[in-house]
Formats: sequence, structure tokens, C-alpha cells
Amino acid sequence: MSTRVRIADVAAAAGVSTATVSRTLSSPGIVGEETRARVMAAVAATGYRINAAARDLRRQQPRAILVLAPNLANTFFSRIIAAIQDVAGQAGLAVQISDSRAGTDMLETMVQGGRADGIVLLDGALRPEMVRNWKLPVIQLCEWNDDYALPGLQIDNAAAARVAVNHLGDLGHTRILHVAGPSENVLSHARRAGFEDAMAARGLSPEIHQGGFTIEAGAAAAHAWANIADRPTAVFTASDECAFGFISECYRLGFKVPRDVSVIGFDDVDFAGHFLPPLTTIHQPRARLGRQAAERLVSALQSGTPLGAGYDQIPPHLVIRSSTSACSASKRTAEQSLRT
Amino acid sequence: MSTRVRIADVAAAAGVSTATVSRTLSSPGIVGEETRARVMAAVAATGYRINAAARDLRRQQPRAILVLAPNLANTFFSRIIAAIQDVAGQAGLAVQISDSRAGTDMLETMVQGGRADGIVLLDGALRPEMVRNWKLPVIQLCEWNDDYALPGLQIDNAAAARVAVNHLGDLGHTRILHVAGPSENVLSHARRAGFEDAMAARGLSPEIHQGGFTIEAGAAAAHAWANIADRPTAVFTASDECAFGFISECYRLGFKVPRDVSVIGFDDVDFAGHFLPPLTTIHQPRARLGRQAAERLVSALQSGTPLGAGYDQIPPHLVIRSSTSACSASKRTAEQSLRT
DNA sequence: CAGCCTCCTGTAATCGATTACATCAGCGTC
DNA sequence: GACGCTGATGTAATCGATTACAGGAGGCTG
Repeated sequence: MSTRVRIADVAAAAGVSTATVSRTLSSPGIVGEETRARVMAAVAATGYRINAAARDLRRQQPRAILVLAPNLANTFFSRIIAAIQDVAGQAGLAVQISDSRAGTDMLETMVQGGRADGIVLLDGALRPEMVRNWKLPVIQLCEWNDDYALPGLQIDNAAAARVAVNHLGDLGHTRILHVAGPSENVLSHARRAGFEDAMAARGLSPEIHQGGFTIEAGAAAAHAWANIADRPTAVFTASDECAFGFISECYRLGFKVPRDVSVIGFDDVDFAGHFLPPLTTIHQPRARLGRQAAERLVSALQSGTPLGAGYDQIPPHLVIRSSTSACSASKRTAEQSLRT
Repeated sequence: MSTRVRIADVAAAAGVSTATVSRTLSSPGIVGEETRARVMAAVAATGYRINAAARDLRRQQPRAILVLAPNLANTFFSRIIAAIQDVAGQAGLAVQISDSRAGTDMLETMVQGGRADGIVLLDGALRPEMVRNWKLPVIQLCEWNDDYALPGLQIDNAAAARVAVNHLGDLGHTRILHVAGPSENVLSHARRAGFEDAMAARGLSPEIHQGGFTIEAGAAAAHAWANIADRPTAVFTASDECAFGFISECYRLGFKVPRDVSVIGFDDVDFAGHFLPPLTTIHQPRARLGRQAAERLVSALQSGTPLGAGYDQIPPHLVIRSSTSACSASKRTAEQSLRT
């Protein structure tokens, strides 16, 4: 808590001017070798740490990027953020992470307060008037919102849903239920649209249960599914969590996966491969998404050119594990399942 | 990207001095009512946002707290961080989240760069020389390290392990295996020590498998367990993730839980109650931990008094679900299990 | 009406680092 | 030796907000 060391203290200790210290630290090449050594020694001796506020104020450039995520609770974001940190770190930029739902005021202060040069936005549900008003370069990642009129990057969610349907169709399933995500979410819409397309293309009639991304939503969907007289033989859920909830509840109700119902998730979270049964799911290359978004933002920042417009879409990849299997022509009832 | 609005612009628009604008924004009570209205209108009209760097530099107080977590990948931290954000927000403090493993340099800049007033540290494995050198108030949360000589808050990990052992003991288990966490981790040590204590107190001999916190570690432990000739009938794992991995692998090897082995986890993550079987585990009150730590830090910051020393320990709470059951006197072998 | 107090507002110094510009030493060239 | 050039360093203005201090208007008291 002692008074902080200022650049002037280092300068005094090294017997040079503050300008020289500053130059030694930011562009070592232009100071004499001997001077540089003396300054470095003084820095070490005094334990000097640059004052970020002063530097940012003068430079008018905080050299940081801000990551806004709607819910840090979501395991999903962690790896993305790690990748962003990686790219940013290489470029000498700091990374700040903030909850995009922390309240408008706090958010505006973070964004407009001059603490960041650019933003990676993982939330598509903020007020468009607010987002459009931001004066910093922003890139949307994973989620998006056309009303923001911003560039973005995501996997091709609709195509992913089509791949899922085709996998199930190829296994012989004709009655496929989609447990859709929250109705207000863009990802839900895209996945649902892709599902409907693919079903139509195969001449099948889509069945949809309005669900959510959570375990609870999946469990509820399992009950709804179990109550259908002529039950669909396959389910495509809006997220892995939802699939976990669905499958767990199925077992509790006496059904088995994939024997009684095949299930495909979405995201390929860490746990998906270890679940019982290991979950067939759409893989989201989280490290790649984070890296690519960060690279695009960083290069725009460094070159001073604005970010291009439009969305980059990464083609989907289905990871086939054991929660899906061929549709058995002879269907068993739940009662039979229980007996085994 | 247009030139940012400065306080002088607002002052000009409102026909007052910059001092008045500043006062209107920070202590509205001391400016005249009419003036205040004019200033507020000008602020709205110009879209003025305070420049954080300038304010911080002048105030010598960023009004922010920094949360350092070793791995944002861990779902575990999310709820803690949300609680911290809540408390901090009420006190008018911003919250910054950073990866404590992002690299020494970046870390030092975050910590010593004057961007934060205080720190919540969720990592006990940083270099003590570095941490001890920090000039800000720091409170350790969940993990801790005696070498830091800092105050902290955590659940009573040793007591928790004792509770787990006693629960299993009361169910009639006498052969209990502990799948310990990473050897270098404090939590692992405390839980292991509590395990050994409780076993000794019951006159049982502790069996320990050196594992880890991950799903993979749990799966590996399941193999090790299966290879023991006279298998323990109960397992206490170092984390829920580890328990999930253990149980999943058990099923894959043909064993059932809790029929063939009772399992207790640690943390009570969101998924624990939805797992198959629902997991008996030690509950960590994450919101409470976050809130309490933040409150202690914030009140120290506001009053200017240093944080007290010493650790606060929260008593453990065991959530009993279905992964534990009474030890069946007549043990079945894996072969028999497979047949059923 | 002088004197004083209160309430509000303006002036200007200040926080700490950066950097344009000035300065100076040393060297080579004509 | 005068001149110009290069490379290293110092001087001082600057970024934008805060706030100590000064000042002025208006009201109240004696």
C-alpha cells in the first residue's frame, strides 16, 4: 500500500530522464545499450509497474479487447475465451471478460469507457439500439443478431441441423422430434429452420417440442416425448445439456438410449464423450472459433482498417458416438423395456 | 469511430464549466437543480461517456475489483463470479475477470497496473513470491496457499471429507477408496487428510488412488478400482467430474452404481442431480462463497481498513442422492453383474 | 447597511506516461 | 575548420477528468 513507484522514480534511480525510461520500455531499440541496461536495472530495483490509466489516457488506446458473454456459467465459453486470450496475448493486447447481462450502465461504461479497443460479442440478445451505438469495432461470435449490423463468425447452424437429420434419416428413422431451444434465441431459430428444411427435403413431417438449452428443459421434453402415443424414434436436441437431461429422464422413465430412442445433441461439450451413452452430437470447434474471431479483430485493430461486414460460417461436423443407432423396425414399448 | 465526446464538449453544450459537469455526474446533490437538468440534457444529447483512464488516473482509484481464476473452463466458477459481480455492482465497483494462468507479465500488469483496487483470488498455485509482492488487498476464495500469507474463505474441506466417510461408514461400508485430486493442489491435500482422519477414527484403513479432478482421471480410477482383487465397496472422489468419469467407466466395465460400488463426489455442480444415478456429493454453496468474499473485500475497500487475516471456513453439507446405498453383505462379482 | 454565512459555480493545478521537438556530441567530408 | 548528418537524450506539452480553492450572488442578522 506504500506509494506506488512512478516513472520519475525510475528515471531518478537510473540518472536519466523520464522520456528515456519510457522509450526503454516501449521501444528498446532506440536507446543506447548502456543506458538501457541502467534503466532496466532501475526498473527491477524499484519494482516499477507502468500505470495503465496514465498510459491509456496519453495513448488514447488501451490495447485491450473486451469479451462479452451472456453467462459465464456456461462451460461452453471457456475454451473460446482461452483461444481469444492466446491470440490477443501474442499481439500484446490484454483481454477483459465481462458479463453482458451485468446491467446496461455497467456495460456502457465498459464499452464506451475507453478501456477497450475492440469487442468480441458472444451475446445476440442485447438491445440493438445500444449495440449499434457502440463506436468500437465489434465482432459477433457464435450468436448473432442481424439488427446489430455487425460482422460475425459462427458455425453453420442450419447446415448442422441438416446433417443431424440426415444422419438419423440414414439410420432409418422417419419420426424425428426436435427439442428446440429458447424461442427468442437466434441459434434456436437457425437450428430449427435447418431441421425443418432437412425434414421437408426427405419428405418427412417435422415434429417440434418447444424446449430450451438446459438440463431441465431436456428432462421436461422427455416427459412430453414419453406421452406421445406413437413416439418418435429419434430426437435432435438444441444443445448437449438438453440432450443429457432428456436421456437421464428417459432412463428414469424406463426407456433406454439408443434402444428406444436415438438422440443427437449440439455443441460437443467436454462431457459429451463421457456420458452414458457417449453422445452423438454436432461439434463446435471452440478453440478455432475463438482464435479466428480474435485474429480478425486484432488484424483490423492493427491495420486500422474497419472489420469487413458479413458472417463467416464454419461448416458443421457431426461426431458419431453411441446415442444413435439404426431404427429397429420392431419397436418395443416402454413396458417391455422395463422388464429387461 | 468519430472523435470521442469529452467533458469539455458537454460543458460547452450546457453552457457551464467542466467542473460543474463532473460534479453533476459524481455528486448530483451539490449542483443546482436547474443546472443539473441542463447538464443531464447535454450529456444525453452528446452521448457523453466518461473516460475511465482519465478518471482512474486522477482519482488514483479505479473502483474495480479483479477476479483471478485458474481456468475459466471450470463451470464451478461461474456462479461464484456472478455473486461477486452482484455485490460489487451494489457498491459501485466494476468487476474484471482474468485468467490467472495467462502469463506472469500479463498478470502483473493487471494486478499492479492500477486497474483494480482489490483482488479475489481463486488460484492457490501461483508463485508465492509474486503474490506476496502484490500491493493490493487480496482475498483467497475456495483455494488457498499458506505461503501467500493472505486472508481466505473456503468450505471446510477436511470436515467435508469426514462427513463423506461417515456417511459411507454408516451405510456399512468398511472398504473405502479415495480417488485423490492432483497432488500439488491444496484442496486435494485437505480432502485427503480429512479422509485419512475419518477412516482412522473409525478404525478403517484408508485406501488411496492418486487421481485428479477430471473426467479422465475418474475413468482411469475406475480401471484401477476394477483391477483390485478385493474391491472396495465405496469410493469418495475428489470432484464431481471425477465421479462422473468413474461411474461412466464403471458402467462400461459392467458394474453398476450404487449396486456394485457407492460413489460420493465433491462440489455439487449443476449436473450432479441430473446424472444417472443422481450423485451423492458435498455441496459447495458457490453463491454464498462469492458473496461473502466480495462483501469482505468491498467493506475493507470502503472503510480503508485492511482485510483481517486468517481463513473463514464454511461448514460442509452433504447432499444425499442415489449414488450411495447400504453395503450389501453378500457381494456380487463383476461377472454376476454382467449377467443380470 | 455592513458583515457574515450559505450555496453554487468557475479557475486552474494535478494525476503519470508518451512523444514532438530541441539539443548536443561525435564523426565524416570538402 | 566549417558544415551537415546521425544517433542518443532531455524538455515540456499533452491526454481528460477531478477537486482544492476562490469568487460571487443572495439572504439573514444586528
